[in-house]
Amino acid sequence: MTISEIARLANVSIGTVDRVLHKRGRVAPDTIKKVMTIVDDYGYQPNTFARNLKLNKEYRIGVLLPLLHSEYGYWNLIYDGILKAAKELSPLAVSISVAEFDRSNPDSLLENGDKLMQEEPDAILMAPVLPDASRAFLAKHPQLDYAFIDSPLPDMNPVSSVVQDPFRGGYMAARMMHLLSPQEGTYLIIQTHKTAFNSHERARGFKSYFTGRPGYKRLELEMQTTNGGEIFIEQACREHADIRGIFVVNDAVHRVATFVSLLGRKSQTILIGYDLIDQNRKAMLEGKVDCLISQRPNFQGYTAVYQLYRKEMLGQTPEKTICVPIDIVLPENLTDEESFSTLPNTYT
Amino acid sequence: MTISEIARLANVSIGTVDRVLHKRGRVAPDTIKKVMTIVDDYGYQPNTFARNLKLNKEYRIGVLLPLLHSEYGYWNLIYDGILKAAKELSPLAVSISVAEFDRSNPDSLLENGDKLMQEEPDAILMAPVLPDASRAFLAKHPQLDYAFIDSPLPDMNPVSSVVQDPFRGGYMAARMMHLLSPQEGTYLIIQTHKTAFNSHERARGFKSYFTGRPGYKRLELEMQTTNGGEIFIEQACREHADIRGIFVVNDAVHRVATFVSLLGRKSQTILIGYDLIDQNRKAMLEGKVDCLISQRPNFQGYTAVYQLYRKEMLGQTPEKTICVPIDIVLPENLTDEESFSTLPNTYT
DNA sequence: TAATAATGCGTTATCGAACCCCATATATTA
DNA sequence: TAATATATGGGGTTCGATAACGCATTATTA
Repeated sequence: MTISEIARLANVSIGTVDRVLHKRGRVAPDTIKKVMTIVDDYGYQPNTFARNLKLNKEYRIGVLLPLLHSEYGYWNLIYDGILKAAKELSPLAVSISVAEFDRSNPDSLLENGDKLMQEEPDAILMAPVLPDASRAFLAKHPQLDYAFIDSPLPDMNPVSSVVQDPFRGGYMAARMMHLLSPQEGTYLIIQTHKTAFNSHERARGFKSYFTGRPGYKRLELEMQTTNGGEIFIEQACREHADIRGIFVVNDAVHRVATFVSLLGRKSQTILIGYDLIDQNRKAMLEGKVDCLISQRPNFQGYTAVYQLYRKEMLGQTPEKTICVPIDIVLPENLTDEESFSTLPNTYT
Repeated sequence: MTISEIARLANVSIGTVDRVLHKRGRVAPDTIKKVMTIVDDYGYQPNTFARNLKLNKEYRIGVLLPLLHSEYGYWNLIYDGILKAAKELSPLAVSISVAEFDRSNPDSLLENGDKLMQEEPDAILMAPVLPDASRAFLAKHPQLDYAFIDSPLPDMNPVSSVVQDPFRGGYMAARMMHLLSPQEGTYLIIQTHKTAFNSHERARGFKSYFTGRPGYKRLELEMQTTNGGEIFIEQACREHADIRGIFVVNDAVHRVATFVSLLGRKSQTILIGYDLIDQNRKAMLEGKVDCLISQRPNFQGYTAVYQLYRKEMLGQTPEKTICVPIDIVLPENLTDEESFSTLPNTYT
């Protein structure tokens, strides 16, 4: 079904059909009805190739993420996925512009968001780790489509949110902790961004697993990037001889792991953390980390880009929420690379 | 960079540029060189929209899979992923044709493959579970692009293979078995297609984990679809009082699980199997299955379709091998739906 | 009533690539 | 030398959607 076929069937010109389809007015009500009937009956879908050829427009996605080169490699994994999608979609006139912000400074989000808007993006892909600033930024551009990754932002209307249930992730981590170190004792929970939704929920999920198991105690600890959080860990280990495991709610687990190994307490301590960043991969291979929960960060970035593209370029309506499965990574299923790249050819 | 820009820069007509690009001859050697220099310098890429609009051709992918409505729901999950990709890509002129074959009958693959070829597909997406017949089929159509899912086919040259390492999967299953049931004893390994590459390798991986752990014994059992494999399980349970766990190398684990529960032996037996088909999901929720390994079947089908599309329509070079991570599914991270199950609701 | 505005609908150029036809220019042969 | 063959390149059309433009016809206002 093409516009000219519709025009022929309706005994009007293609210009009229076009005016009906785009609601540009100047068409008699009867003619509109006649055309729309045919459109509906035949299920007309505009030809994507013709449409985009004529419009001849780049679709630019503005990406707004926390500092990529911070010590939290997680954001780089997300960025990898975004880049991969952008590369695949570049022949389809999709491009990205990137801006970073300092997640410890809400003003930074607004400033860099404004800078990003100067590139005139058609949509925004962002991680709403700073809820208020994120809302404020989006409120300034009410017509803009946007998608969220990493965490949701309630009461907003994104094209799509690609997220993982953090409570469930923490609960899963606790289950693995229990499996890997069944003996009763104390578990240490370490956070770095205590106010962050994901961190908080993961810790809550972890604790929730052990509710009703009185033999297992939990001890919470906050560790800043800047301070020597190591001191507190050492202190906790001294004061609690029965520490069986440490759960770090984000990708910083390798730092804790290295320190625990240094203290010589690795053999009696199970370490569980988040995300397959290189340092965590390495720490796991060295036996310093026992289990990682992955939230498939590259998948998140990759998928969010595709969802925005499908909405805009193909006119499809993406799933409002894409819930990323909670991946359990143990040394036995730790592969060299994530599914986004080629693996050594073991099949010959 | 467009054809006409190249033409302008080279002081020739667009017709000449076109003849150079398509090597259709009738161009002076000097002109060819002049044009190609510009093409290379500016990195000319043909406009996908213009190209496909003009060619106005459907890209049809022929899908050749084992019977979808057999009791092995795994193939349906793969098919779901293929369908999802096909729906997303339908506005980009991609379509699929499906044929099924009986994996117990190699001739059936050839017959249904021939039937599929009558639809004149531009590429084939198949599961080479019958290596010889698959080779024979592909040999009949030497010019055809193809991709493999489920398992690889050595010495072939597919556009892409989307597979999981079955040895490693079996090894992982053993590790989980060991974690969930640490006590020494006997483990039962149940296969249904003993000759199948994946089955065999998974069993081998499982056994390999326990090599060097003399306290753990393995007992292998073959169970056909047709016979009452249950008899053998019952017999094995009678003869071996120390059976701690059962590993089923494919999605049939729910059958075994149901039977073990019926025998009243579930509480002392850990059950591990493959894939998130509905019955297994249900069995896990009911506590009849303890752990599942997922090979992300919908991802496999989905990705393979996209790889073929990217090669043909976008001229991209896909990864030769895409290795699917080994997913561990426990009741705690069993979600209601896979991330691939929800479809855009606009598609008609 | 004349001037002007509003309405309805058809025509046409455009996007970039593909491909065919035809007009020259040059080479070859009778 | 003239006729014919061949090499080379120019130009036009097509794919389908979009939107500007133009031309009637009718409605509204001065």
